[in-house]
Amino acid sequence: MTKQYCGKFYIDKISSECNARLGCLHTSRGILKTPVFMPVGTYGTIKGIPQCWLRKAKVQIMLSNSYYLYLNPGTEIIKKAGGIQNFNSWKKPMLTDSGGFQIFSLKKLKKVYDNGVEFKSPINGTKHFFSPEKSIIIQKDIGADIIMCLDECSMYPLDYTLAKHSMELSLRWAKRCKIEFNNKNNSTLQALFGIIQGSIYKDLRKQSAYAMLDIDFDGYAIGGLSVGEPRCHMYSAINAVVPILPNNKARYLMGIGTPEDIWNCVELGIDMFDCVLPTRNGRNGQVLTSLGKFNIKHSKFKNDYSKLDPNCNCLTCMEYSKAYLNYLVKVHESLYRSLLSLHNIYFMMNLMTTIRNSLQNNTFLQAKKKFFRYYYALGE
RNA sequence: GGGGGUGUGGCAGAGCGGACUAAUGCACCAGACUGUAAAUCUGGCGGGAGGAAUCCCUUCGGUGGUUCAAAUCCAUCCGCCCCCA
Repeated sequence: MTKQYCGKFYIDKISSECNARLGCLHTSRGILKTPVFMPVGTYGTIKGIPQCWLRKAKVQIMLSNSYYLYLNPGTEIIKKAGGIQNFNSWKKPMLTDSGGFQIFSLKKLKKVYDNGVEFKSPINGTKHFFSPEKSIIIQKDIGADIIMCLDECSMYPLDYTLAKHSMELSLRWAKRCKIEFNNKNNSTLQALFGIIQGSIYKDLRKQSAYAMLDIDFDGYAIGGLSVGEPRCHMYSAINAVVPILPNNKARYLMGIGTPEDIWNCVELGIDMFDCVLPTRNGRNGQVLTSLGKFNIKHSKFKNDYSKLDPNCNCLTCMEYSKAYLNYLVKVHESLYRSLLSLHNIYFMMNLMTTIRNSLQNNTFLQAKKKFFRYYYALGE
């Protein structure tokens, strides 16, 4: 892969029925087929799942977090190892988040200034200042293929004036990120994505999108959604932005989502997704299946020797029954957390394959309808 | 034979005259989780009625007392434990 292709997005097909698109995103470690789902490995590892399992699940790209990797083990260790993909032995494409989400999630452990954000480490309370430039330098050191601008992932609800200020702050930071990204030593083959903010306000979202386009990024993310707002606001924010975005750049909806959200947002024209849901919920016992979701800890599975999902061929489904997994939960054997996380990741990968195939065959809406006919079969 | 201790909800274990259907933990039953402070968190957990505040009935080994009031005090019976002989 030469630098000129890095971060480039090519459309294979645009749906005749909706805004959905089939495409591929070039990165220095491979080409991603989109729409793509990225499992989240905050600390450079998908919790409880070895990389070989992920490869088998046909995971295309792993997301990780620059703030946490910076705290531990620190960028020097990662650099010495030859970058994160060498360090964690993943070898395939990775994306790092900038630390912007921690402005949202760490609530009281942060202070936002015009110049950047001061975090208090949740590990030991030490203070760390992240300027936009520093976030980019850290992400360069970590060495993921796609890196993100530092943004302020805003709260919900947020009144219009505050949302405007927040969006403008993210915009100023985005400009500084781009400058730093283009700065010397830019020998790494990385792509930089800008993040569109503006809370639930369509005009702010549009302003943000236009301004991000002016800066010119390799791809455009939509951030600050699914932070507690009603779904209709999320969809309308996406709808406000998508028509503005160029066809030849990848669109990444950050932090989404559920199978429902993914179908709907692909339909609206999104190419990339990430979400902790399949792994976090898997660790908490929730299983995603083609016939709906359920929690394996319920005693009704005690005597159920069937597999989690009759339509799944993951390692978990090939080898273990619901009864056995329920038993592992009851005896607190942590293996179930790995097995369920793996299954849920398989489910998401299968979901994305189904979506891509349907786009290839021009049957997207039909496939979506069929998916939900079965997905709601358990009577959610 | 002598002396001492103990018995509390499915289990462990607080409480030792009124605020006790009885702390807490486990177990059990639900629910939540969307760029991971998450191997997490929240609720319920004697029975019945109600949407709910709430109301009725039944509970701290058994029985009988004392008291306005008893898981808590007394008597007695039953069970278990420890020490001495």
